[in-house]
Amino acid sequence: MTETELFKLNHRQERRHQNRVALIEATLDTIAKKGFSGTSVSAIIERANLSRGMIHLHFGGKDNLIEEAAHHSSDAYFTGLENALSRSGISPQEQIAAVISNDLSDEVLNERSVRVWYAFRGEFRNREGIGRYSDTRDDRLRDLMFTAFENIIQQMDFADPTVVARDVTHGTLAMLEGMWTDYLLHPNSFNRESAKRIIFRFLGSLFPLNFSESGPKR
Amino acid sequence: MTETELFKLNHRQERRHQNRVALIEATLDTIAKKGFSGTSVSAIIERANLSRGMIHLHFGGKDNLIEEAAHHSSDAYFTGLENALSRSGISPQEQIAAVISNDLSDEVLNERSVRVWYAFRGEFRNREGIGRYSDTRDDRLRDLMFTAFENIIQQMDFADPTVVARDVTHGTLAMLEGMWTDYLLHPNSFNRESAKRIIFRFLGSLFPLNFSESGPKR
DNA sequence: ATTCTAAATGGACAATCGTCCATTTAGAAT
DNA sequence: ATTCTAAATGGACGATTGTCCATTTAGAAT
Repeated sequence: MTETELFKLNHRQERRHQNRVALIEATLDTIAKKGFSGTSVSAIIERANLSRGMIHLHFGGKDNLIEEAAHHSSDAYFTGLENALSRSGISPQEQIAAVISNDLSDEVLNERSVRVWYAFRGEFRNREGIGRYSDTRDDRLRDLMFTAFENIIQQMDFADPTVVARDVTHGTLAMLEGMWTDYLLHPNSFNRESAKRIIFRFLGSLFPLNFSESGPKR
Repeated sequence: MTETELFKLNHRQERRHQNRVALIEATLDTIAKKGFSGTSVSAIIERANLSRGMIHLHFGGKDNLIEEAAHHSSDAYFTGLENALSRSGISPQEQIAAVISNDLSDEVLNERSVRVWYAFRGEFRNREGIGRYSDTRDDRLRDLMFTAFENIIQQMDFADPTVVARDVTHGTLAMLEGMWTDYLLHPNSFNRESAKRIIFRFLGSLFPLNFSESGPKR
């Protein structure tokens, strides 16, 4: 077996991998459509158009499949976020704006993903495997935002810049979370532009040199 | 039958009512402890120490019981909120502060209620009965807050006071929502005082005459 | 004391759950 | 062409689900 052949999948391996992915996607579709309690093995394999035994064969059981699906969702979010950040400018306010725009983009914020996300959160305590992946606001994102706000605050004269940076990071992420909830509960009346304007209005009030209600400055 | 007897329950009716309430409480306990998918009829009646047939007898089925439990949860929230508002001062900033404090109080924000709330939200699309009760931020609350912010804003010179009032209402409620999510995901590291300070910091920046980072003024 | 009946019980029931494996299928290796 | 075998199939399995009702229980009415 040559070195290139190591990485080239034959027909069998290719289809195997496709089926694996199809099961994960079917699981997420089913969770979005029927909720966690409606996501049975039968419902998943029917949607994937595969046979009953596949779940046990590929994942060893339904619980593991669901954990993989949660992992998949989480990965998709962070991959998208990293792309958005790499496409954004490098000023702190541009980085922060990139996170906000990404979280409110229709790639991240759509009916399927929001329902899936909330379904996982409603169950994460009881399925150990889900917990690890149910928090978008993890340390990577927090640190990035904290550093950006710290840079902005250093140019100003706050009594306790570290506390302010921490508070504003926390508050901004909380607001984004709340916008997701709003979208979940009222997907039809929700307005992305309005949500963005609201967040920037708050930030513009705190940091008038860096943000206005229409976005980051400079 | 005299008029007073109409309202006095005899032993049988009293116990019947107690059992009804016990089933609702047991349902909420089970949802908080085991999640929606773990909330079976068997789990509920075991926790309530009642017999299997009770659910069908009192509610006509499991789905109706869960709907009643959602209703019960929602009612408890709004009753608490009305009490908090009646105990608060009458200035707009005090009313707003009362909503914030209530939402972050340990009566409203505790592990049981937050888990129950998120479990309902994760399923509300698929169980028609739940939808009606899964939104704390309903019109009553929105209107109250909007009016309070409108009063505050009238004293200042904003270009478009109505839009600002709507935005700030939306943003403040979103932030509260986000704080709930934060509590759900990190109940141990969550700090109520810090959460309150963060929200007041944002409001103080927008309305320095009415709020400071430590709360409402006047 | 006896009768009446609303309330509660707990098991029977079919349906569905998730797991597992004997069998079939079809691409890879010879 | 034939053999080999990894992958996929789909039904069997016991466990558990929610519903329902014949029976029992115990307070109310007489």
